[in-house]
Amino acid sequence: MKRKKCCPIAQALGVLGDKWSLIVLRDVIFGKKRHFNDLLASPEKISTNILANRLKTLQEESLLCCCVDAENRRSKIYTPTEKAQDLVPVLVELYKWGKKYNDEADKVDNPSQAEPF
Amino acid sequence: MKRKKCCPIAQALGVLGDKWSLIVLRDVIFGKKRHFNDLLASPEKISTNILANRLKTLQEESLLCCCVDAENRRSKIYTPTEKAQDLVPVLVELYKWGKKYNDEADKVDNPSQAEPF
DNA sequence: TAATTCACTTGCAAATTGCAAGCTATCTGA
DNA sequence: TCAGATAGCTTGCAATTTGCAAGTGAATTA
Repeated sequence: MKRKKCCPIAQALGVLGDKWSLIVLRDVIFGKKRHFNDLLASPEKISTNILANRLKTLQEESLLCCCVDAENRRSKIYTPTEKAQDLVPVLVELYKWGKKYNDEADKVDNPSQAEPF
Repeated sequence: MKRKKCCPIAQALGVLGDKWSLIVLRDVIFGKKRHFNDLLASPEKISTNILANRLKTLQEESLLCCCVDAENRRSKIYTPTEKAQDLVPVLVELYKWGKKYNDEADKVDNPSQAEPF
């Protein structure tokens, strides 16, 4: 995927268009997770090598910054940049869409959970 | 990536979290492209096997529907469903984010294009 | 009826993903 | 002080996905 001189949507997807980047950002932004092991513990079960790789590329893309925890020097703290915070509207719209259409799927699979008329 | 009983963002990314799905939807929704060859012609250069695969999965996910062109029976017409149209806010937010941060990158790479001051 | 077009399909190499195990530096408890 | 435990990775390898090029078959046009 080319990053330059193309549609902004394609540019955005060049950074975010994979299974894991937005999951990691969701956890850092909304879940306020700051440590490698916190991020590993998400229900989506990212594996360690993939997480390490995403943390690296998200830093290269200036979406996360990383510093050593002053109180525990073996621990690193990952924090979202402003560029990452600016993805909140994207995540919110994805959330709304996912909720709308998965709730519908749940109703089909389990009609007892459907709203009564 | 599990699809059930997880965060709506993860559910959405289970369908859309790859390099190409949202590009195809962008072209169908905003570009009003309706034919295989129209979609192939996008500047991102999707290859034929990947496009065929995405069209198949997007139909399975009820994001596109497909019918034979009555006026040219070798041609198929792909149209976005309401579920796909509901992704417009996601695409708009991705567009805004991509534009904001790629324009900044352009300024760094080519300062002559930067806004004065 | 021969060439062209449309929407794919196939083959194969390269890249990415996912799982399990291991590794290194730091820290904690006895 | 020193044997675990812990945090954050790295490595190896198999499986899946991607990407390129070439080919296919039905419908259409010249």
